[in-house]
Amino acid sequence: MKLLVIEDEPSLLESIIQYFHQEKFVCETAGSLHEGIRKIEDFQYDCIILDINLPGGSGLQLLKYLRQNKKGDGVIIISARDSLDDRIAGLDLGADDYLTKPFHLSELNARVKALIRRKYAEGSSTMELGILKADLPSRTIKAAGQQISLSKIEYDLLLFLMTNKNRVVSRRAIAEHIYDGPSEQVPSFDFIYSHIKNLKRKLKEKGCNEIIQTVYGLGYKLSL
Amino acid sequence: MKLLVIEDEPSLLESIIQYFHQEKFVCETAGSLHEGIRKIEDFQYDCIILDINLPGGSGLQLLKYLRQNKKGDGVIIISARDSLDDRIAGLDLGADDYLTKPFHLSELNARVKALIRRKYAEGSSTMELGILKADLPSRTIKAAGQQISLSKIEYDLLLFLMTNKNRVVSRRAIAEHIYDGPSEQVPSFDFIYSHIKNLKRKLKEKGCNEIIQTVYGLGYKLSL
DNA sequence: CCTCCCTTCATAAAGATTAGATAAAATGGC
DNA sequence: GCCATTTTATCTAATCTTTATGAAGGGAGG
Repeated sequence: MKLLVIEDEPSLLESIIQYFHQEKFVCETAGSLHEGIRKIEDFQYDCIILDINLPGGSGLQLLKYLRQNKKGDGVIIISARDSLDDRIAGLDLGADDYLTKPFHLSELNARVKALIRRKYAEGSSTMELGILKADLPSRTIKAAGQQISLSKIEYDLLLFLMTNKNRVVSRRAIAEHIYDGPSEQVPSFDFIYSHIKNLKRKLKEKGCNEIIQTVYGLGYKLSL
Repeated sequence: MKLLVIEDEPSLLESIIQYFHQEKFVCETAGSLHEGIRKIEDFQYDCIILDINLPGGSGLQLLKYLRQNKKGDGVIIISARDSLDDRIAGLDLGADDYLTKPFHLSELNARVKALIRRKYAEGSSTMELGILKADLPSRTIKAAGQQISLSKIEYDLLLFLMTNKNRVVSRRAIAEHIYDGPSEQVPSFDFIYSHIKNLKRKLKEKGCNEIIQTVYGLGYKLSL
């Protein structure tokens, strides 16, 4: 089990780490917002313990980042302010639990364990859609149990279609999603053709024909 | 349980051996510093009973060797001098316990038992993953029973991949883990290429091909 | 001094992405 | 049904990015 603790107060950080080391967790730390974001870019943690007050910005921004990038890491917020506002903001942004300082480490431990139990009980770090099963942490997708070898764009594309199953998505929407922003940077949407083609081919190889359908004049639709 | 007794006084050596034989230990002996070092190069002992005054140099040198080579053998120092200086020097150099001559063998026995209990209570000191087996205390890894000769970084790298099996780890994550801190200190991530290459080669030599996979654009993954 | 290990660098190779040309398919009007 | 137009597919090759490789320099430790 892998933990990321984002906390700027060294003594608290140290005691948390020490405690969870004893609990056989692999622990990583971050002392600032940006360090935290760098780490979650690289890794999928089983649980993130996040302080709200951080040098460089609010921990809520990190939550926002996680949600925007559809990362499935579990998050427990710790904060000295136990105002209702923060709690609501945090939970709205997808935090899984909330703890106000000061707290006993055993209490934190119980929450982490509970979170991990929940997380893997319902398999929220994967996305299953009929015959397709995406594993977000490892950015892999299986079709009927078989691993599909996908490039970066192909993976993004397929996952985007999956999150929009049974809905038609335009090439522009696809391009903007893949490029993670408005369309200024995208010179032409034609390249989508190629990626769709390759994706269709790879799915066909695994016996998944016809699950990506072309809707003339509008875009593509993944239907199951 | 395997014991190494390093002591130059034959009568004391003999009685210690005899005692621990009765206690069902496997005992080896060394009468000098260099003999002792030769033996710990070849073996991992559960406990080393080390006299400080030795022909060929101080037992403290052996402790130094152990620590420099990250050997995990437990060490109990015995010495006629019970000066505070020696005790401190010994414990500073990583000895686990200290006993001044003369002592009762039952007392030594109790300390050895306690040390071994501590040592193995700390949790699994090995990590097994399919064909790979890492021994954390001695920082060695075997593939299919064959020892792989690894440099420090190679060991860290492989162990890191093992703790993240079936997950993709980025080069940045690897670098930060190896350097044990944020990336400021790491001049460039390129050196990972070299280490991955060497690691792959060494694994291949032992017949473990393809267990480290590169994931284009994301990093590396150890899969079993 | 020698050896081993780490790191960097330059260059090669592999892989992924995009542009462009052309073919095929769909649509709508006749 | 047939044609013109629009939209999508397919293919090739150019471009760009990422990774592999080998050689060389630097440093620590024996």
